[in-house]
Amino acid sequence: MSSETSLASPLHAEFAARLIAWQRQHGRHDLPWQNTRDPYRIWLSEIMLQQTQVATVIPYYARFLDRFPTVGALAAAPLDDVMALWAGLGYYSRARNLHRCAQVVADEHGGAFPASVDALAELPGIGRSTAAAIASFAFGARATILDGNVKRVLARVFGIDGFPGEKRVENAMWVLAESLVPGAHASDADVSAYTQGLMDLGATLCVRGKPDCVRCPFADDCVANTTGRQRELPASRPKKAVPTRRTWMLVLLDGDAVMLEKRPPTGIWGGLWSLPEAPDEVALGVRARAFGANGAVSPLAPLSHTFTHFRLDIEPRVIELNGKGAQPAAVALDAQDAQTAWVALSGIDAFGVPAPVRKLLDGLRGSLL
DNA sequence: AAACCGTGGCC
DNA sequence: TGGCCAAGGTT
Repeated sequence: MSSETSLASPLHAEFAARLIAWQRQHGRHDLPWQNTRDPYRIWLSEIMLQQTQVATVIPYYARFLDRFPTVGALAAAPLDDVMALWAGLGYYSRARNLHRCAQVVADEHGGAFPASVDALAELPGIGRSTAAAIASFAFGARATILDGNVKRVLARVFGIDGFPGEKRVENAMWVLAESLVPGAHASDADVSAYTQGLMDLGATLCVRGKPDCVRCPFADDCVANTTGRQRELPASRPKKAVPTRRTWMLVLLDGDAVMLEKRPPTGIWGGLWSLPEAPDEVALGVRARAFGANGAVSPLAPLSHTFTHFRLDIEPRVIELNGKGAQPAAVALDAQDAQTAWVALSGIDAFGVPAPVRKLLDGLRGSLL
């Protein structure tokens, strides 16, 4: 146990027990995905909660469970339906991996999620931390998560310098987190309370901006609290200049219908339905004529959308077809490989559309009423 | 190892 | 207003 000895501190031996006691008294106990050991529900919530806040996830989680009550139902659904239900949540590779994972569980695991961390982590969209969350909540496994909450708590309590997104720092945090998990005497309920406690402490008390150290069970031991370094820990992400991209979007209208185009499965907004795009005004005109549109082009107000790593300036251009143009070849909505579709403005909910495009079309619908 | 991948809330 | 980032994983 030399690796644990090297990490030993007065707090180490008590960390798990103190956290579990705190969680039982002050943690969250009524989130929609709690109070169940159903791996499907736990898995679904964990995937949705990746890089996404609780309040944002709640309505999506309810809609998914309602539409797909079991992993088999999700596996049997068309990917397009999953994408449509996911639209607005972001990070759409999660939705594609969610669908693939459901199919692997259904086809290769007899419809039951595997119980070990290692087997879970082999499934699409499930990494080391998410596997530990599922395994601890559903199966009582003594494994640690390492999400943003845990990184913040560990950096402060144990005084760990360096940006946690950096590999070297993250590896050190994994080692520390592993050394803190409850011992073999811990019950399944203890394990659940521990994992939940890590999240609850970071999300409700050891928050980024103004941590509530007075109520923290580790206040007396916390390096950040006892040295007044709450604002410095964890170290913030190194700043980088965000590049700007510009795109022209074609709003091709035929009565109350607009033409959508399916995006490639990878890249930004992968697999979603969006407006046809072109890299400049001229190219957009060429595309419009290819769709049979020869009418007047009217610009809409440009809009800007900021992603994590770049800014997108959108130049929308409207052309009214009024039934005079040729319809695009692929319009069958039930065709698996359809790349374009005419969609009533009132019916875009059935398609997975990027959030800013959705807003644009909602505004257009309002102005046409 | 670092870049890529969304969106909304917060201040 | 804009910078910052949230229950990360994949390539």
